[in-house]
Amino acid sequence: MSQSDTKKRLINSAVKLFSKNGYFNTKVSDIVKDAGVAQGTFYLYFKSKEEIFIYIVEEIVRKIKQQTEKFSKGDWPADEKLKNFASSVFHLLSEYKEVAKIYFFYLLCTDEKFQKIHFEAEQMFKSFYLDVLKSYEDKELLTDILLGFGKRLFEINFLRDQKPIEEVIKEFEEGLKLILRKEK
Amino acid sequence: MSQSDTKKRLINSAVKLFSKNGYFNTKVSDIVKDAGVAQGTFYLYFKSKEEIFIYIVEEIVRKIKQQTEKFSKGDWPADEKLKNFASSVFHLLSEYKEVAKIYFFYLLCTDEKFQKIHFEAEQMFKSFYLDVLKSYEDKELLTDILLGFGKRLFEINFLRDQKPIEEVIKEFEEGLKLILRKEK
Amino acid sequence: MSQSDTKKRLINSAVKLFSKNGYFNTKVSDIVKDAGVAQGTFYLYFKSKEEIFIYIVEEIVRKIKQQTEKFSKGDWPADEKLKNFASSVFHLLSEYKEVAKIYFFYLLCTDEKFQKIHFEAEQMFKSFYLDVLKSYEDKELLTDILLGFGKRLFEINFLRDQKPIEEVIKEFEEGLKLILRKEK
Amino acid sequence: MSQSDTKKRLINSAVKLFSKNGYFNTKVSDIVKDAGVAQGTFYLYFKSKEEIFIYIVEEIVRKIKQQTEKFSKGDWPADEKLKNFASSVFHLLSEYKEVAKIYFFYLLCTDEKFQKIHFEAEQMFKSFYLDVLKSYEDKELLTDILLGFGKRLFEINFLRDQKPIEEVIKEFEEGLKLILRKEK
DNA sequence: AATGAATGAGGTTTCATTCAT
DNA sequence: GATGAATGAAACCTCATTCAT
Repeated sequence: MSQSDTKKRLINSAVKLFSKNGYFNTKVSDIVKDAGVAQGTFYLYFKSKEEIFIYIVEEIVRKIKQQTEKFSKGDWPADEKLKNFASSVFHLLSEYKEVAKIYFFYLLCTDEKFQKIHFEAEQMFKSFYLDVLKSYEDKELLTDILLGFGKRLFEINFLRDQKPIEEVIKEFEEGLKLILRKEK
Repeated sequence: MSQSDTKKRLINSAVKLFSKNGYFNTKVSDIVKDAGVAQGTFYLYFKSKEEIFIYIVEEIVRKIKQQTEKFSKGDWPADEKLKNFASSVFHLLSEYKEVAKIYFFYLLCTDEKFQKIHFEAEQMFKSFYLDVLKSYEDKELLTDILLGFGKRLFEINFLRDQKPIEEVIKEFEEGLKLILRKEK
Repeated sequence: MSQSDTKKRLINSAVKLFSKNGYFNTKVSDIVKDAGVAQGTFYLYFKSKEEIFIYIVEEIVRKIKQQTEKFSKGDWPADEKLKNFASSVFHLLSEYKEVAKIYFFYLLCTDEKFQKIHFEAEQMFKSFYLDVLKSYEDKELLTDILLGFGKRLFEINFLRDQKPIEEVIKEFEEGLKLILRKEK
Repeated sequence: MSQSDTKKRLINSAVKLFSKNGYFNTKVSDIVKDAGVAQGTFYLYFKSKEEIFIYIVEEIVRKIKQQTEKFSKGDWPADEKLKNFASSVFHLLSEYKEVAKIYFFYLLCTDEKFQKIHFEAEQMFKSFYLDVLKSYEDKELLTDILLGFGKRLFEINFLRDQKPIEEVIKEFEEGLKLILRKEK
C-alpha cells in the first residue's frame, strides 16, 4: 500500500521538474539528482521516463474524478453544487498545482497518445456539468462557458499570479452568479 | 521580395509537424524530409530548430495583433465589436490552425523563455477586451469569462471536433449574448 | 584518489592522437576508439573536445613549472643551474613528448584563446633564465639565444631525428659553453 | 603572368584568415566573404581549401629560397653574410608576416603531410648557414644556435611584440656578435 | 567568369537505458 | 535494493564542395 520512500521521492522530483521544465526538458538524470538517488535506481521503480509521466498524470485524473463523484451526488441547487465542486477542485489543484499543470497544459503539447488521456478525462468534467445543469435550457453552452472560465482562472492564477486560492474561488463564484443569473 | 520558396516550404513543414507531434518530437530531419530538401539546407534559413519555432510563433502573434488593431477602432456597440472580432479571429485561427495551436497550447508547456512570449501576447487580447467592455461594471470578470470561453471553443473545435467554423462562431455569439445579456 | 582508469585512457589516447594528427584532425570518435570506450563515455569525463585539450596542456605546463621551481633555488653557478635545468626539462619532454609537442607547437597555430596559455606559461621560462643569468650583462640577449636554441633542439630532435636524449642534452651543454664562454 | 584580380583577392583573404585563425578555424565561406566573391567562385581558382593553403606556403618558401640564393654568393666574411642575410629575411618576413606565420608555425601543427613541406624547406636554411660557417669548427652547433635564435626573434616580435623591424635586426646582430665572437 | 542555393557526409554532443558490482 | 560507470543510437549542426543559372 504505502510506496517506498525512494519511489515517493522520485515522483515528487519528477512532478516538480516536469511541471517546471516540461516533459522533454526534464532528464532522468535531473530527476534522480533531485531525488538524491543513483541513476539506475530510477529503473527499479519505473520502466521508463514515459511510465513515470503517465503514472503522475493518472494520479491527478483519479483525484479529480473522486471530487466529481463526491459532488454529483446530493440534492442541492445547481449553483450550490457548482460552487462547492469548484471550491473543492480549486483546493485540489492548489494542493497538486504542479501535477495539475502537467495534466491541463503539458498533455496538450505532447503527441496524440498523451492527448487522449487529457481528452478522456475531460469528458468527466463535462458530464458532471451537464448533469448538474440538466434543468437549464442552455446547458451545453453554459458548460462550455463555465469550463472555459474555470480553466482560465486556473491558468492565470496558478501559472502566473499566484493569488491566494480563496480569491480565485471568490472570482469563480462571482462569474458563476453572473453567468447563471436569472436562469432558472 | 517574398520569402524564397525553400524557406516557405520549411516553414510549412515545420508548422505541420510541430502542430502534429510537438516541438520535441519533431526532428529537424523530419522537417527537411517533409520539405524535400537536404539537412544542411535548413541551416541556410534558420540558425537552429528553436529559431524556426520562434519565427513561427511570432508570425501568428503578429497576425492576431493585426486583428485586434483593426477591430479596436470604430464606434459600434460592444457586442457588435466582440462578435466581429471573434468572427475574424476564428477565421484566422481556422486558416492558421496549426500555428495557432502552437501559440495557444505549445508555448505553455515548454520552459519559461517560451512562456513569456505567450504571456506578453496574451496581454494584447486582454487589453482589447477591457477596452471594448469599458462601460461594463464587471469588465474584468467579463473579460476572463469571454477569453476562457473563446479559448475553450478553439480547444474543443480545432483540437478535436473540427466542426465547420461557422458553427463555432455561432456558438460564440450565443455565449456572448448569454454572458452580456441585460448588462448595460 | 587517482583518476579513474577510463579517464587516464582517454587522456593517453587524446595526447597520442593530438600529437600525431593535430587538434582538428583528431575526432572525439578517434579518441574513444583508441581508448576502447563508447562515444558517450568521453562526455562523462570531459565536457567537450576543447576541454580535454586544455586539460592536457595545463598538465604539461604544471610539470614544467615544477622543474623551474626546483632549479631556481640553490646556489650553484649559472651554467651549472642551466645545465641541470635543461637536462631535467629534456628528460621531462622526452617522457611527455607528445604533450610537450602540443604545448610548444600546437598552441601557436590555433586561435588567440589557446595562444594565451602558451604565452603566459612561456613567461615562466623567461623569468627563470633571467634570474639565473642576473649577473650577466647581456642577460636579455642570452635568454633569447638560449631559449631559441633549446626550443630548436627540441624541435629537431623530438619532432624528427629522435636521437637518444643524452645526445640532445650533450649538444645543449656544448651550446651553453659556447654561448656563455668568457662571460663573467 | 599576372594573376587575375579575383585570385589575388582570394589569396590575400586566405593569408589573412589562415594566419589569424589557423587553417582549420578558417572556413572557405570566411575567405570568400572577406574577398567579396561568391562561394562558387573560390572553386574556379582552387580545387580545394587545401590547395590554396599549399599554394600560399609554397609562395613563401620560394621567396625565402630566393634570398638564400642571393646571399650565398659573394665573398664577404661570414658575419657580414649572415648579417645581411638575416636583415633581408627579416624584412621579407616583415612584409609577408602573415604568410611567414603560416609557414613557421601552422605547418608544424597540421598533419605529417604538411609538416614535410616545412622540414624540407628548412633544410635550405640549414645548408645556407652551414655553408657560410664552413670555416668554423663548431659550424653545426652554431647553425642550430643561430637558427633557434632567429626563429625566437621572429616568434616574439612578429607574433607578439610588434617592435619595429630595425630593432629586431639590431638584436639579431648583437646576438650574432656574441655568438661568433672570437670564433675564427 | 561569376553566382549562391543546395547538398550530404561527417562531426560533436545528448541522454534514456543497461548491467556488473 | 542501490549504485553509477558505461553504452550507443540518434539528435543537432557544420562546411567543403557542386551545379544550374
